[in-house]
Amino acid sequence: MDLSLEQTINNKLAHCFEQLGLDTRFAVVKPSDRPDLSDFQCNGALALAKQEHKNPREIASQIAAVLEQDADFSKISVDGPGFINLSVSDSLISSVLCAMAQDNRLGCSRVANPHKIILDSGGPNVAKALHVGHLRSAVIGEAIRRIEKFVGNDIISDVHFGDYGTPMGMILGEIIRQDGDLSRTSTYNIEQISDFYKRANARCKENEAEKEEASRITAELQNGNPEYYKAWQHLRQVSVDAVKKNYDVLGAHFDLWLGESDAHQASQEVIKMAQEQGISEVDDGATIIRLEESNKPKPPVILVKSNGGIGYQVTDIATIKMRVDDLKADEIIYVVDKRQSLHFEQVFEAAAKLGLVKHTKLQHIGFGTVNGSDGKPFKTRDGGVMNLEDLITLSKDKVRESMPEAKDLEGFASEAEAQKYIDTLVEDIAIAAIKFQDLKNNIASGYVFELDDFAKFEGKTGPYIQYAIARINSIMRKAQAAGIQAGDIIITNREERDLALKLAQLNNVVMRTHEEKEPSIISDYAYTLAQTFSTFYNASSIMNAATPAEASSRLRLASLTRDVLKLLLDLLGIKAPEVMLKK
RNA sequence: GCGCUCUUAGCUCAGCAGGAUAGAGCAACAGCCUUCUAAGCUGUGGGUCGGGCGUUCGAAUCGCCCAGAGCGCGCCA
Repeated sequence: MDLSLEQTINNKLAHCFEQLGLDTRFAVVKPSDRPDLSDFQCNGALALAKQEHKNPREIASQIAAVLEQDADFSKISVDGPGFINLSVSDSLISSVLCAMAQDNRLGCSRVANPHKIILDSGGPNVAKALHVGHLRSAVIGEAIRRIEKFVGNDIISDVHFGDYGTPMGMILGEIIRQDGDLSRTSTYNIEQISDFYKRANARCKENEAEKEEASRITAELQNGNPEYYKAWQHLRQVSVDAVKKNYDVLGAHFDLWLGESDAHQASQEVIKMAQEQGISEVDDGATIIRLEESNKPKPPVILVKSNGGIGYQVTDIATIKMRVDDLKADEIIYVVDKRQSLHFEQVFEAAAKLGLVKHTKLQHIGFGTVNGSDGKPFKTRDGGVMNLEDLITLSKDKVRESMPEAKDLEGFASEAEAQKYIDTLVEDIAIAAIKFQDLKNNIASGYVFELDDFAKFEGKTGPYIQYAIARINSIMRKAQAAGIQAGDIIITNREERDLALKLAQLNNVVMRTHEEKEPSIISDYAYTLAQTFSTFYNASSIMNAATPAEASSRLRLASLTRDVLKLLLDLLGIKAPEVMLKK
């Protein structure tokens, strides 16, 4: 038997459509828009009627008549213009949930043909601390990585470090200006390097000559100047170490720590390929590939700048080549700011022109910017970008306000240990708040980041879901102490039934999230499931149930809810603490 | 100028392979802790789905036009 309720019904429907000689493409149900009328609805008769120029109600009635014979449906009706409303029997729901509870994947399916996917979702830069702009790619990327892995794909994440562009020349130039040479570079730590970059950035904005100098140094670095290269290696290493720490706190994992510089050799090959294939040309001293013959006018891809340096477009093309040739990628997914969409269109088109991606699917998942309440990209009060660490500290401070003091905590060997416990909890909750705040939004739309909202963790938030899990954990501890075991599910009231039906949606939700690469589908479901549980929790006591069988059944529902919520949070990269402490 | 995206409740957003009464959260208001963690639950109010025309039995959803907003457009990444 199929573990998904919706799929089970679809199969029954398809069988019925076949029997009636109807197009089975329309044999699909969805959770009903009218829960007062049914559990599921099928709009297939309406679509069929349009296609076949027949009366929709007549077709719907035919289908309903056949389905009537199936005892798994408790109620079937044809309503309105031709909706088929279906309610399922409690025993069907119960058997689906029991099967879920016994399955170590909670009834979730895997993809039929696993792909090798390379995920490009980092994009941090040398000398720059991670700021809120890096939050989305890290958080969304991590969720996609976990989801794709869960459905059975082989996914490898690459941070794609920004380590070979003009900022490198800017920093080196600034160090030379201040120190006279690069001899002291290897002594600098991340703060110092970051300061050099900030100063360099400011100066290059004002001073055209220094900007050109930076560009020249970059080109020399790329072309093998040993002095520059040695200094650069240090800058890169220190930056990687710093950024790794930031990603660790966020729980973002990268399998590969490659960067633009690692594509240097391949970039030369790509440039050569383009020249040999005759698709590049020299224009204004730069080597370019024109894309203008395509349906939409696009600027050309610049392979080699007029000063001999290579741009990030050729680097990205070369990276594609490496990922296809060396890593055997079937699919490459870029989780990058949507403002880069033209760039990716150019790069993808150029890669296709070069014949690099005959069997590889390239996809840019562009996300919207994190904005302030003015609708513009988020800035701090003094106008700078807010760095990630400050944001996390802010969120932690708010969480800490609702936490008890370490000295008031019982059951710990020492106050220091209690403090450590609280600190971990605070971090898990604070990070959950930040990540969920991001993941609850559609990827493509930007969102307004309300600092004030950090004062609260109510409503559609990560902590709300964590709280639901913590409550279930608490019930389960109590039930165990009282000797209550989870048993078969028997439905005795509305709240139990709603929760059961909600739980049965899991597989569909996960598969849809995978197909659409849209983690907010999971966030939304996790939230409504937690909400449905809370309603159930208030209405149906487990410890004080009317009968032992009822208590067992409710405990099963609660424990399954916990497992599903934990899985969902895990797929989003959010931790689920065992308890939620309160003052 | 060209291109892309967007406009849904006071605010922030879902919904958009057309379908039955457009949904959440926040904010507002009214209730619920001697019973499984009140970071919770229940209820109320609040919407000409930017405007217009069209396709359709049926449009927030599809097409066209208009208005407004944002973003991007060869040597930054």
